[in-house]
Amino acid sequence: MKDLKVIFMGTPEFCVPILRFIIENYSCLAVVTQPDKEVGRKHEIVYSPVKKEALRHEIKVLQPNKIKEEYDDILALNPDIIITCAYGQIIPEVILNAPKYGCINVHASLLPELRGGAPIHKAIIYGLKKTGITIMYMDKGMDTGDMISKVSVPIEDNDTAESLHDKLMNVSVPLLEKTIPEIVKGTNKREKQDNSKATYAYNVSREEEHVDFNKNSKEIYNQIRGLNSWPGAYAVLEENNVKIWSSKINDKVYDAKPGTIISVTKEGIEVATKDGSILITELQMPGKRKVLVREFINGIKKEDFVGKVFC
RNA sequence: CGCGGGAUGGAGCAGUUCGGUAGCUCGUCGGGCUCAUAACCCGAAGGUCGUAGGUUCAAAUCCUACUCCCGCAA
Repeated sequence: MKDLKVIFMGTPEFCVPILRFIIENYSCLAVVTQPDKEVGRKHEIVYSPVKKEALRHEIKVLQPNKIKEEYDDILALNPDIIITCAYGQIIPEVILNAPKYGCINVHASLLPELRGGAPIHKAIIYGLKKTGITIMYMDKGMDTGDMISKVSVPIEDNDTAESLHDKLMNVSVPLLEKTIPEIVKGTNKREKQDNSKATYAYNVSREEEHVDFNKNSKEIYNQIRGLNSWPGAYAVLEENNVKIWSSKINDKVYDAKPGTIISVTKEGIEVATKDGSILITELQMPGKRKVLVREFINGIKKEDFVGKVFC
């Protein structure tokens, strides 16, 4: 197994453990990751987590701007298998067809559900009770290839995108550890996806980060925890974008316009929704850092906030 | 050189316009009340006001440079 020649393609933190596993157990020829991006206010150049990990192990790093056009270096390495996970670009068929064991992808959902770039966030936002990891052969479509193996993970009511991210990350390596030898031996399963059951999890848009209090409490609660700890849900209060990081569903129902602040206590900021109310327990004002409401109320006049309306 | 906000006891903030005794809400510690308490009452400790210079009799406050944090936009 140690001589299996692998190229790994991935970008975010989520797939770093997979890269680490490949480096430790196989012959990692190279890592392909997204180009360095200028990030933040100062245009600092930030390496992707995968690139950092690869550099730490002195693995060759390739960063094509458009892998659709710049694939010769990858083919020249003549890998036995290409393993991808959250790479971020569509991989051309000329690459998919090159390795003898093919190109496999580790996707963070139970396909054919949640095809796309944000399966972890959307699993929570949509209120699913379980999700998982699917290892699949890649084809030219987006997460449409034949499935090889899966592992299911339950979603708890208090899971956030972050906690679920970590849970899925932790089960992805054991699944890969089991699946790769099967692929090499040729004993793996190969199951077609039922396209009629496909759902999609496109990247989170700015609009999807905005909390609409005209929705039900449960939907809002799922949205807030599904966007924690990145990128965060927000609502507008007097032209300020207020990030809402954590909330609780409140049983009380008020006769108030959705979005209206009912009360402000150390328990949280009670806000009316379509079918009841929720309690905001952690928030962030623009220019400030994330704070628990319990801390936030020490520096404000509570009565100034009651009656104001989030929109 | 993309736009903007911020840094003040352990936490969240006010004070900066117009220089002149370090303030609020919490937390912590001690004491009290209470069957009891996360509630209430009394008291205490805790801050070179982000850093470095400058102006001034006097700087949290005015001037200059820098560091770090954050929202938006990419």
